[in-house]
Amino acid sequence: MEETYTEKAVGNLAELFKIFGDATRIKILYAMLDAELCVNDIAGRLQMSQSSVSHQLRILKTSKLVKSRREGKSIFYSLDDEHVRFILSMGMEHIMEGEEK
Amino acid sequence: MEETYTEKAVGNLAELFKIFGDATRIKILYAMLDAELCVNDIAGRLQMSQSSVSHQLRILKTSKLVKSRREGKSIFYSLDDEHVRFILSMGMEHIMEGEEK
DNA sequence: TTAAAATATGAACAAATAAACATATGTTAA
DNA sequence: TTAACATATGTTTATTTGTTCATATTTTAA
Repeated sequence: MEETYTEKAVGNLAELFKIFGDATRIKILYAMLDAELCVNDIAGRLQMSQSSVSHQLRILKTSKLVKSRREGKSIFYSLDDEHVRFILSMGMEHIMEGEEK
Repeated sequence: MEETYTEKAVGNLAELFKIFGDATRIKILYAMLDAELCVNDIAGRLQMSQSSVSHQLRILKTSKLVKSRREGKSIFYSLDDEHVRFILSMGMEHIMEGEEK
């Protein structure tokens, strides 16, 4: 019973959470909670440059937090699976609980 | 319906996930999943320096992921609440799901 | 109170990374 | 094919951060 995980799994897990550990990406994810959005939509809403948003979307997509779909000139992004929602809400609950104390 | 969150909440949430975004801290948290541990225990198990573990434990404690209890010369650390377990397991599920594809 | 054990803290350094800027790629319509 | 729109990709820079080393606290036992 040395370890219940592999070195690789721990590394991947840390990498995953690192993705959530940036306010810009959290905002992007929140924006997509109930709507599919294209890059320009996001850049407009969050007052960010197109380049910056695109860079972050690539990171989000690589780690499977977000998926994309092309429609003409635009590419629509949305949350990839339900884990993303759960992780976000668990995190938010933890934050809020801390506020009360 | 501009935003469903405050700037501050997003910042706090990102800070929280940033804590999970480090392999060393993940290992420390995993080690405490089913046992209260003191600094030296952790340092020994994870082959880390005492100083490094202590620094990380302070970070974990500050963000309320871990709590401590003194017993003589030792200080025992354990997970602070259930959210920590949920967040870890959701993350792990996401990782595992990605493996299958 | 002095020594030893356990833990914490401060400073310095190297590695990781987000944003900005410039440019490239891909898609549609004329 | 060409122009214009939408998105992606390099590169550089400034900031953040984990570890190490040295040192400081705190607690217990002699």
